[in-house]
Parts: sequence; C-alpha cells; structure tokens
Amino acid sequence: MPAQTIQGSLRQRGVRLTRQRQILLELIDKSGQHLDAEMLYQMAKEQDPKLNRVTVYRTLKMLKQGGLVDELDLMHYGGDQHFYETRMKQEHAHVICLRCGKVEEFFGEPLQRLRRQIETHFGFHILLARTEVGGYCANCQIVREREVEQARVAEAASETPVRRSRSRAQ
Amino acid sequence: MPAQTIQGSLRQRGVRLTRQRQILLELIDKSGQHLDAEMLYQMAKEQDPKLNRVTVYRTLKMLKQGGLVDELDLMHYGGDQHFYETRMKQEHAHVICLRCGKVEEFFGEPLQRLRRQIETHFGFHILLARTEVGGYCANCQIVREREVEQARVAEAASETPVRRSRSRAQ
DNA sequence: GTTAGTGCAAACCTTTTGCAGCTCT
DNA sequence: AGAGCTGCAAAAGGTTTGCACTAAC
Repeated sequence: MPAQTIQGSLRQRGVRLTRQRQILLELIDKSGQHLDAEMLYQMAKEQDPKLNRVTVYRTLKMLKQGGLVDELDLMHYGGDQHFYETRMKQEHAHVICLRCGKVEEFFGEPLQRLRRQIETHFGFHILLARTEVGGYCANCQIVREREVEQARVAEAASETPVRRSRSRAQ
Repeated sequence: MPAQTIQGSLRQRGVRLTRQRQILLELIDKSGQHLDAEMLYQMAKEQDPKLNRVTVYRTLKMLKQGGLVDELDLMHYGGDQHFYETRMKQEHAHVICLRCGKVEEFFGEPLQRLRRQIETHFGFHILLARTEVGGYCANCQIVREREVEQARVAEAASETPVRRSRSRAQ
C-alpha cells in the first residue's frame, strides 16, 4: 500500500531527502499542474539558483521508476517533452484541447472497467495506464467555427476570375 | 468520410505520390507492426538506398497531421521514439509488456463508452484518443515469479551472520 | 513550367552519462 | 566515514530546418 506522501515513501526506502529533492517534491506535490522538466527546473531555480537541470531529470526518473509519479505526453501539445504528476490521485484520463492547450482530467467508471477488462482478457498485470484524448474543448469549438466562417467570407471577398490554387492542407 | 486507402486520401487532397512516399505508405500499410521512424527508414532504404531519413520524418508528420496515422509511444519501451500505425482500423488500446516488449491490441466496448462519456461530460470534440497500458503479460508474470524465487534461494544460500544491506529498489 | 517534395548538412530540443567533489545519514 | 547525490561538461537520441536541386502533376 502506498504511503501518504512521496516524502514518506522515499524515506521508507532509504532515499536521501536532500535539499534539492525537497524543493522538487514540494513543487510537484503542490503545483497541481502538469509540469515538464524544464518548467520544474525554472521554478526550482528560484528557490535554489544553483540547482542543476540534471538533478531535475534524475529526480524525475527516480520518482517514475519508484512508481511515485506518472509520466504524460499530453498529446505532445507544444513539444516532445514529458509532463509529470503524482500518483497520489485516482486514475484518470487527460483531455487536451489542441487549440488552447487546456488540460482536463476525467475520472469515471469506464476507466476502471477498461482496466479490468484488459486484465481478464489477456491475463495481464497492469502497472501503469495512460489515456490521453486530443480535440477541441467546448469553447474552442465555437471560436473555431467563427474563424472558419471569417475565412470563408474573406475568401469570397477576394475571389477573382482566375481560379485560385486550392488552399493547402495545413 | 475517410477514404479506403491512405493513397486515395492523399491523391484526393492533391498530395504528390512520389516514389519515396509510395514506398513508405506501402510499408506502413502492409507491415502490420508498430514501426518507428528509424525502423521504417531502414526498411525503406532496402527498396531505395538513396531515400533519406528526413523524408521519413516529413512523411510521417504529414500523415499524422492529415489524420491518416496515429502516433504511439508504447509506454516508451526501449526509448523515446514514436511508433506509427494507420488509422484504418477501429480504435483500440495498446497493451505493452514491460518485460518482453510484446504489444497487444485491445478492441472493446469500454473504449467507445469512455469516448462518449468524455464528449458529453466536457462538451469536447475528440479528434484523437490514445490508451496505453504497461505491465506484465501472462507469460512474463510466470517467468518473473520464477526469477524472484531464484533470487530468494540465492540470497538464502549466501546468507552470512552479518546483516546484509537492503536490496535497492531497482 | 510550376511548385511541392527531396537530399544533405547542420541545428535543435530533450534527456542521459562520466566524473570529481560535496553532503546526508 | 562513506555511500549516495549533485553539478558541470559533454554526449546521445530523436527530430526539425535551411537551402539548392529534382521530379510530379
């Protein structure tokens, strides 16, 4: 059974709680956001300007291997880096808006059902699971329709007798 | 509505079907595996030794943006590269054994249910979804138990009067 | 003939490694 | 005191970009 806190769990297994690690753990625990290594590094540096980026990576790796944090990609919105969050929460899916970048978390029973079905179907022993969903959030759907409409109007206004080349697939 | 084949879809939107692309599309379509850029490159090079790695990346990017292939991480088993598969199949989860690397695909109704629930819950418009599950497959669970048992036996055999340091969390 | 696509070299971003020195316990 | 950890520099792995040339339509 997992300990109440990351700190506690680390202490239990004899991992040293150095000043650097305390800073990083505090940030991961309290920020409530999905931080990537660089963001974490920037934030940590404010508390300890000498703290090195490498230490951030090493700490994250240790936490990941110890099953204390989950590594996310968030559909690679904005780069190929990874994002991290504690595993102290219930399992959830991440829902990422590909236009505004907002990330929502979905808790709900289909996730547990999926997990159970995979375990029984394959006789698989699940250690980690990740569901990420990309698309447009409610707000951005509206904004997007407006943009498309405006583009249509602009297109019509600039129409010339000469057939214009088809707009490229973005 | 999606076209029957990737080729058809590309032709429709006026994308040029160059020799290089034909080779790559053929490989993605027919291989039935989850290929990463490097594997794809190596295979393509056998058919056209001059084909460049960069072309592979550019083609994959185009297919991804056009919604014709899905990009997977497969829990980063064996590196941080991405894997690709056509979207010509029904949605499915990927189940990766973290010991032997085998990848299974899970089709099943909980995935659709999850998707529907997220769409209605958030008013979200889903474009892509990815579920990846890591753990031990049926076979590796057995092998693993055996390994642990052997380690226990070896441990007992080498036991000394002096208390041995706790084995580190790998 | 145009314009999209390719190859090549070089850059880029994220993450890892080797090693000497520092610091928790 | 000593193993575990850190910082620094440098490398590695994966992917992207700039540019001149080539080929598909």
